Amino acid sequence: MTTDRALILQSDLTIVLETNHPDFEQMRNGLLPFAELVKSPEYLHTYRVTPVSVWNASATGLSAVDTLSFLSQNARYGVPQNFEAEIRSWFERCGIFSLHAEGGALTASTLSNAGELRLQASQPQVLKQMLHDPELAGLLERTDVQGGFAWLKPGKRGLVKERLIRLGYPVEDRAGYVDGIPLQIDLRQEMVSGGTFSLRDYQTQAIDSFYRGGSDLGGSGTIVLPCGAGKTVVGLAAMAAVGAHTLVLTPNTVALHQWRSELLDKTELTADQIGEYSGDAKEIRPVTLTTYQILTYRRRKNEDFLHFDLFSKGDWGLIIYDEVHLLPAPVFRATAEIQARRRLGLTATLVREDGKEEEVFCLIGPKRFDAPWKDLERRGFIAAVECIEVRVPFADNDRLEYLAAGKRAQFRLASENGGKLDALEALLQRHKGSRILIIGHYLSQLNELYTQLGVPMITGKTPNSEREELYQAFRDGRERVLLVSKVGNFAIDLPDANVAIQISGTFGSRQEEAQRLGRILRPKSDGGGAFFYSLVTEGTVDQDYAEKRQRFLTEQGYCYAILPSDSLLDPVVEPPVV
DNA sequence: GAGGTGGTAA
DNA sequence: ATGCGTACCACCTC
Repeated sequence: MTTDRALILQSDLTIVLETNHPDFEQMRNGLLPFAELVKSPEYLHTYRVTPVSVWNASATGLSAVDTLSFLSQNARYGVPQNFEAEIRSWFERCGIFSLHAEGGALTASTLSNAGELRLQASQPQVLKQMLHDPELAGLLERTDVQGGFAWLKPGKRGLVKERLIRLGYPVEDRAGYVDGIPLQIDLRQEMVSGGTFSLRDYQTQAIDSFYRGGSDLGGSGTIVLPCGAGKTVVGLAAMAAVGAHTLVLTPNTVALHQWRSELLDKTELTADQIGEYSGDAKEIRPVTLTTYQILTYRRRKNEDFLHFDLFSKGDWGLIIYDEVHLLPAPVFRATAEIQARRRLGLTATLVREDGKEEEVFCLIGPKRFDAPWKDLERRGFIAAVECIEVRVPFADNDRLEYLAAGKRAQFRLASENGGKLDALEALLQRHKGSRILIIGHYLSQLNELYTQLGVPMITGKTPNSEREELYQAFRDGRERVLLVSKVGNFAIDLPDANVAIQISGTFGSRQEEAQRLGRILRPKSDGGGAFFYSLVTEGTVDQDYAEKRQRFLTEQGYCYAILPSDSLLDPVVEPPVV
């Protein structure tokens, strides 16, 4: 007996996939490059094909023919006629508009001159049509409608591309990039920290797809890789490929220092070639590491950014945006204004509750590479994680207070449920000897645990030097348990943490949940697995929000086991071997 | 400490 | 149904 084909294509450009179909994983990986997941309840996942998702597909080298043959081979009821027509037309649209530098190569001085960038339409009537959009028209200096040409006002390269993609026409940006000051960056084969170093196949693939051998087809784009899969290494390899002065933007200074140690460990660059431009230091060197915060620092709203000229102070050949899902934020996005330089965006969690994740592709460049988390887990590149939601009941009087409270207060009361302490202690007992991170949202709750448990704590108030000292102690094994606030959400690299316990979170933030799980994904030296616990107050809004937070990870194939907290105290439960 | 920024909700 | 300014809690630079 043959199984039904897995995909159901609907004429509204959605695709339905049954999660218990034998080909589920293969289908998911096949869809991922050209469709976005819109809904993922337990049994039926819905994907949608959009102009942006097709643009991403086209940027990774996929064609309409590839896409349609995959679909027709796996569609249970065939490919609806309009489905095929739309996909064809969207792929065609990707080639209609292109952007060129007038009179050859782009130089730094070209950037300020009007009319130096030419928008070209292979179908002049489409340009004519688009010119009816006043916003687009306002970005153009002059037009030649018959010829299908338009010349941009200075500094509008990014905005023109963003507007046209909104109108459904991605622009192939072939204006090229300023090369920047050359700098030889070689990757080491022997790491300073010991052991040999080489790129993994998916890292090489990601870089090839980003750089395209230096042709004007590549050079800007977004690479999505799970936490712990070596995103920084991909950044280093991009720097080596481009071979020029580089600016790296990170979310905070701890991440900045990690970039520096990775650079020193895995490239031939020396300490004097690497500069730190942060709250503490204002160095500008061939490779300069900085933060989104300082670039957009200003005394008052609506005033100028005081450090923004860092972009023009160096002749950068590459700008790397670490944790690029932060970029669509209203102020941080200003750091993407610089369109004439090669740009690489890196992230593990391209999800935002405000739905602006797609803007990353307009601001930086299309998605060049994306790896399913479970694929890398299967190949042993990231640790296998067991996710467990622990349901903690309320004490009777707490429940009464909860029931009387308003919605917002309810969330806080349930998050800070005192009963979580007992569950936490039971978990610490259960994983005695493991490296455990306890992550929470509310400072009051963390402070309470700090006094109760007597383990070190890191919050926003902790000075950077002290943070790094504690992280180091944790790495060395001198400290085995660490309490962290939201500072722990990003980019901290704790190689041998194998247990993370979340005691509270930010409402329904999928991004946060995934970043927190990411803290324990780096493969363990003993090849062992990891545990992610989420402590949730039973039968409250805490439980509802927890379910929402888990969605990104469940889409990636993670599965949360549910455990009543009283079973943690049960002595017959075998402690997991770690 | 002041005053800015981010993410999220309602 | 959706967009937009506001509230809340935490973090960053000076």
